[in-house]
Amino acid sequence: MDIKLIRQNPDKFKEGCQKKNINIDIDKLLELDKKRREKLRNLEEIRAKKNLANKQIRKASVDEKEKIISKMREVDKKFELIKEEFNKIEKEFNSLLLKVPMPPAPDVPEGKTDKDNIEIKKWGQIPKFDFQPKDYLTLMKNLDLVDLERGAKIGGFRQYVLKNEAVLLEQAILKFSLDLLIKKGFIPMRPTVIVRGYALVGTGMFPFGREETYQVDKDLFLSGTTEVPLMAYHSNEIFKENELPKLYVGISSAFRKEAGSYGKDTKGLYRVHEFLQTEQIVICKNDLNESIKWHERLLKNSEEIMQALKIPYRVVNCCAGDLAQGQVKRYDIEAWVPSENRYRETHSDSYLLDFQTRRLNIRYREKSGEIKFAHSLNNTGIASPRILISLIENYQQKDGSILIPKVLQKYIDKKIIRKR
RNA sequence: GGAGGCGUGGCUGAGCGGUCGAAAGCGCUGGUCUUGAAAACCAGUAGGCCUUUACGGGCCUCAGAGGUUCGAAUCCUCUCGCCUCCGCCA
Repeated sequence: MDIKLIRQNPDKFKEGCQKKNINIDIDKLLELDKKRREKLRNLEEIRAKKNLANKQIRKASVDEKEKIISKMREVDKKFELIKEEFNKIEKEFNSLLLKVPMPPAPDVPEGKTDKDNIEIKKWGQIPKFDFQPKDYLTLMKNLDLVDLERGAKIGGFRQYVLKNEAVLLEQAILKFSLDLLIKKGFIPMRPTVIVRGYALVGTGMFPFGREETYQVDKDLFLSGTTEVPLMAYHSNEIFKENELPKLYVGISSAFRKEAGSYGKDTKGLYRVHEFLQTEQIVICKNDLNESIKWHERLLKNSEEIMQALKIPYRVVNCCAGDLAQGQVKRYDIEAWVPSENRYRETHSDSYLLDFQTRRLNIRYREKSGEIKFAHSLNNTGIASPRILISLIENYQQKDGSILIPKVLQKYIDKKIIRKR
C-alpha cells in the first residue's frame, strides 16, 4: 500500500479495515511512519556530512587527513546508534504496512461472510428432472469416473483420482476455455506452479494465506492459483504505455492445503488439495475506469464459457467481509448443483487496482514520461474438477448416463457417457 | 549431485579502493534539415526515498544481505540467479 495515501486519508483506510473485518492499527502505522521518517532524516544528515568529509579528504594534507578521519570515527558511532533504532522501526513499519487491506469499492455490499453476497444475475433454466436425480458422486462412481478411496490411499485426505471419460471431460473443458480465451486475444501461458515467496507476498496471498500454502523448500511453495506465477512473470518490469494491456490465459495445477476448512465439503470433488485450472489475467493502465471495464469484460468471458456449456449459474457481488486483502471488488460465478439445490462457486473475478503491481513492482511509462504502477485483474477461466460437479449433475439422464455438452463433443468424440 | 565461470542503466559493454550513478555504442525522445521518410547533425534519456508552496537541496541503489575501510561497482563472507562441462534423468 502507498503510505502517502494512508497519510493523506487515514479514515478511508480505517473504514476499509472495518468493512473487510481485518484488524490493522492504522494509527500505530502512522506513528511508526512519523518516527521512521524522523530517524531517516537524522541518518541522511550524517551521511551528507560523511560524504562531504570524504570529498575533502582527497585534497587534504596528511595532518588534515588525520583530523578529519578521527572526527569521522566519532560521527560513525552516532550513526550506528541511530541506524539500529531506524532498522527496528522500519521492520515493524513494513510488516504492518504489508497487512493493510485495499479499501473496497463503493459498490461493494457490506457484510461479513459469503451469506451476505448479493445476487446480481441469474442465467439458464434450472433443470426439472422427470426422474429421481442423483448426486454427482453417485453418478460418477456408477460410471467409474472417479475413485476417492484410492485417491486418499495414494495422496491422503481430500485427494481423488479421475478415470475414464472424466479425464477426457476435464481435458476437454480446459482446452475449450483455453481456446475461447485465446480467440479473445489472451496469450496462453503454462507457468511454473512452484513459486518463490515473493510471488505469494506480491500477489497478496501472503502474509495472511501462509497456512493455506504448501511449502516445498526454504523459499519455494506450491501456488494455490495460476494467478500467482502469471503476475510474478512481469515483476520488476517497466512497460511502455502502448504495451498495455497484457492479457494472459494461464493453465496449470493449483494446490491448497484447505487448512481452515475442517468439516467443510469433506467428501468429493468440491474442496480438494490439487486441481487444474485456466485463469485470466489482465495488467492494464493505472485508471479506475479501465480496471472496471476489464472487470466486467472478464466476467463476460467466463459467463460465455458457462453459457456455452449450458450450465445454469448466477453472479454474486461479493460483500466486503468476503473480499481478500487486495481485492477491491469481486464477482463470483456460482453454478447450479441440483443435488444440493443451490448454486456453488466456480469462478472468482476480481480487480485489485495497484495492490499487486505495487508489491510486485510492475510499472509502465506514460507518454509524458511519468512512471506509474499498472493495475491488475484476474478471473477463473475454468477450474476442474469443481466444474464437473454441476456439469455432471445437470447433464444426467434417467438411466444414469451423462450427456456431453455440445461444445465439448469435438474434443472427446463422444456424445454421451454410458456404463461400460 | 560434482567442477568451473559470471551477474554494471532499456540492450551491448568499459570500469577492479577516492575525481564513478557510472565511459562508449545501440535503442528511445525532442529538435535541425526534408514535400514526406531515411540518413546526417544537435540535445536529452535509470529508479527510488526524504525535504520544499515552488525553485531547489539531501540520501540510497552497479543481483541481494552482511562485513572490512575515513571512503566500496571495485576487497571479504553468505544467499540468490545465470552460463559451461560431467553425472543422473521424464
